[in-house]
Amino acid sequence: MWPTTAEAAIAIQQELRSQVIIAPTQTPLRSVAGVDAGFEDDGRVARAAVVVLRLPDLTPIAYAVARQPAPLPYIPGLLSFREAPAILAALEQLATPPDLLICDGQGIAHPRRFGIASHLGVVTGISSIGCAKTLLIGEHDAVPDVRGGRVLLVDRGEPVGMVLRTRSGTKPVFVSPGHLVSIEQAADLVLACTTRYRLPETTRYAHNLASHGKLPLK
DNA sequence: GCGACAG
DNA sequence: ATCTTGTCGC
Repeated sequence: MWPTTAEAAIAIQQELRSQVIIAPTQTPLRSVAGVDAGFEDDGRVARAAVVVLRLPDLTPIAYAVARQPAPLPYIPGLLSFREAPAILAALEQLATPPDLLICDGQGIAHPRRFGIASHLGVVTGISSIGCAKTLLIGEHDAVPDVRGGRVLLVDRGEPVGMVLRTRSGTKPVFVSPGHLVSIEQAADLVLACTTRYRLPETTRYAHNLASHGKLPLK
C-alpha cells in the first residue's frame, strides 16, 4: 500500500494526479477538519491528529489521534508519504467525516501537482486545501500587507495557489487547493478559518493535539 | 553542474 | 519535523 522508495512514491503521485479535480465545491460547508502530524522514535513513526470544527463558528466538535510508521525519510515533494498513513488512520476513527480538510502543507502547489492536501483529498474523496507556512515551488508578487491581501502563486506559467496574508504585519501563508475546491475558494475558506493568528484555527488545534496532546486552545 | 527544497 | 533561552513588540 505504501511505497518504500522515492521512485515508487513518485510513480504513485504520477498515477493519482489525474484524479485531482480543481473546481469550486458546493457551499455551505458544515464542518472543517484540521489535520497535522508530529514524529517520534527519531522520525520513524508519525503521530497524527485530526480536529473537526463546526462552521462557521469554528467550535471543536470531534477529534482523533493515531500513529503509523513513516515508510520514507523526509524528501521535499514526498511529504505525504510520511504523514498520510497516520492521518488517514485518524480520519477513520471519526464517526462522521468532515466536509473539508485543511492540511499543513501544499495542495497542487507541488512539483507534480500532488502535495499532501491533494493526496488526502483524492484518497478520501473529501474536499481539501493545503495551507503551508513556507513556499515549496512557484513565484509571486508582493502581497498587500492587510488581512485578506492576496496574490496568485504561479509555477511554470500555471496558477497553482494563492499567497495569502491572514494578518497584517506577519508573513503570508501559501494556500493551494488539494481536491474539489478552486484556488479562490481555497483562499476564502482559509481566511474564514483564521481569526487572530497567522494560521487557521484548524491547523492550530491539530498541531497542538499532535504535539502536546491537548485541545484547549483559546 | 549549481541552487532550491512543504513538514 | 525536532533540539531549546532569552528577547523583542503589541
